[in-house]
Amino acid sequence: MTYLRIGDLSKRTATNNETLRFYESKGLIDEPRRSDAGYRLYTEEAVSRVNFIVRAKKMGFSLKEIMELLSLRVDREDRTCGEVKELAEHKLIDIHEKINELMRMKEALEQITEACCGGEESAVHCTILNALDD
Amino acid sequence: MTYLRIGDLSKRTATNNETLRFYESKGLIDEPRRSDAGYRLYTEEAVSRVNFIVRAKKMGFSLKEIMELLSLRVDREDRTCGEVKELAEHKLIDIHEKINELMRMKEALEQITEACCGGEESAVHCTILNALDD
DNA sequence: ATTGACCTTATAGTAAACTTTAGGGTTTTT
DNA sequence: AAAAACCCTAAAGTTTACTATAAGGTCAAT
Repeated sequence: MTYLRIGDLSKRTATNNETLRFYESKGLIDEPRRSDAGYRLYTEEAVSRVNFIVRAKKMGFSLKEIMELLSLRVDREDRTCGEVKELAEHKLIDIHEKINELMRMKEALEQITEACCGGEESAVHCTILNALDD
Repeated sequence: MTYLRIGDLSKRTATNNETLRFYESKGLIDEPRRSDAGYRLYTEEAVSRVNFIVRAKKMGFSLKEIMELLSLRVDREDRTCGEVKELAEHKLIDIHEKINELMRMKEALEQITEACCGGEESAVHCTILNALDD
């Protein structure tokens, strides 16, 4: 019987033990079973759950939003396909908005950095600074 | 002699008085001169400084990063264009990564909401859920 | 002259997302 | 068997970026 202790899980998910316990306390990851000594024993499922959280965070979702995404997974049996679809569609709108906002940021920054010499000369005429100046 | 009081400045910069005092306390804006009664008296320069901060924030820079940008701006002559560009390019890389991840998630969710029944049956077999598992 | 809109400081509060500390027990390695 | 590495809980502390509160002082208009 192979299991993961909290340190194994954190190593495999670019997190740390404290963060994992914190996520557990917030309900983002299920309470795992325990060893006789009270150590948390995780399965491979926990690895993909935590990696899901880590990925979603990188995309700019808050832990609250990640909870919603996770609830799509968690109560499968209690929800109808329609409910799940509705939630997913809401999330799609969120994602769209985030992408659009980031695209705007990206384009603004790209235009400006392209125009910038980027060289060794003094920044007196730097277009980035000028752009931010107005 | 025309001057701006804090309320005038906040109205012209989409901020508020408390935020301006907060930025001052953090060193993001200079301490302005004061009236006899102790009121802050700003010049037009403050307007552009605050607008610089507001714009940089919209581009996703943290206040700490904005401090860096401001210091680059302040001693333009001693800084190279390259330094400024490097900061902006780091931000661009961040933004790129975020967009890519969001696109992947968007595509997964889109494909799947299309394939999803959306009906009354239980969501156990719903493909959205399976897709989020990765 | 008094109301109301505006300004002041200092201090405390908020929310999110951790991180650290204190004071233990357990497992593994030497 | 002792040291090193790992785990536990509860509670307090941290960071970011504000926002609010208390207890005033000032200024313009009626």
